[in-house]
Amino acid sequence: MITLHATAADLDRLARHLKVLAEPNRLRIVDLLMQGVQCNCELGDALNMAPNLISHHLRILREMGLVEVERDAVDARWIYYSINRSLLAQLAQTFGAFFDPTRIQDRHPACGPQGSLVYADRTLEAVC
Amino acid sequence: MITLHATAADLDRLARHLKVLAEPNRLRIVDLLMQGVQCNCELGDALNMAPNLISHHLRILREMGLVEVERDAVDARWIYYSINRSLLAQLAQTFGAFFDPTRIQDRHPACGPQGSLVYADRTLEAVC
DNA sequence: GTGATAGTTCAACGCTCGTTGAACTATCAC
DNA sequence: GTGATAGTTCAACGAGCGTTGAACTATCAC
Repeated sequence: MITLHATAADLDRLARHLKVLAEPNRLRIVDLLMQGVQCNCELGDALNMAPNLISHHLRILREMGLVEVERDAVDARWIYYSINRSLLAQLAQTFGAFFDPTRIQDRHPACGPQGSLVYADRTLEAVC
Repeated sequence: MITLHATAADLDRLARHLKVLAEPNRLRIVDLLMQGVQCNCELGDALNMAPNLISHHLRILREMGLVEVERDAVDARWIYYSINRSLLAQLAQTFGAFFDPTRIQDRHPACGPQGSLVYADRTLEAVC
């Protein structure tokens, strides 16, 4: 997953996942599903949102892989949604690794007077 | 911070932070700052972005509290940016707690045939 | 087959926000 | 004071996307 030096593809993937989760109503849906499996109408009632809007958001979460679907065995009209535990764990790990404070390096600026002082042997390399 | 049952204010705060970080160029800026203190032009060169756009994104990161500013002691035109380590740690903890897989509960749906079966004593409570 | 129910899809609107270009501010060297 | 430099702010444009309302699909009971 994310190493000390994240690749561009890793960053883009993380940004895409963060964007999905950054929408307040989707985050609320995820929070509710963390509390247990629920159907569209239950989510809608809890969040005061219309069924089609719930469907819309759930679709985005499903496309991301974070939410899974199961139809009722007795009556297929009922659809239950749940969190994909393994992807959630992966996401938590990715985020934790990327935003790990111990990853902050001591490197000083290569530009400006302070930059020139600290990296005297890199002055020629400093473009700005 | 985030407890097992996140409050609405907690969710909104988390969503706001996620939204800041979800923008790909801002995430790239954060990644670069994780590798060490840098100035506007260094970030701009690395990401092929104009100074004003870098300023714009840095402002948003500063307003969130994640990025800190220091002017060069010799020449105040030079401004160095760095990551606020304590806020980063807080963010990582918040995210990790919210998206902790062990937080997923076993609750079954209160709606539909499966819901009625599992929670026979809650049937009257099921609205949908 | 008809009507009800649970949920999905479609399309349009309006809001948000990233980007671009211009202008501005502060600092420095001469 | 002038010109250069590092960075910031402002305003406008257009892309993206959440929401709304309507229509649709699938399933069920009778």
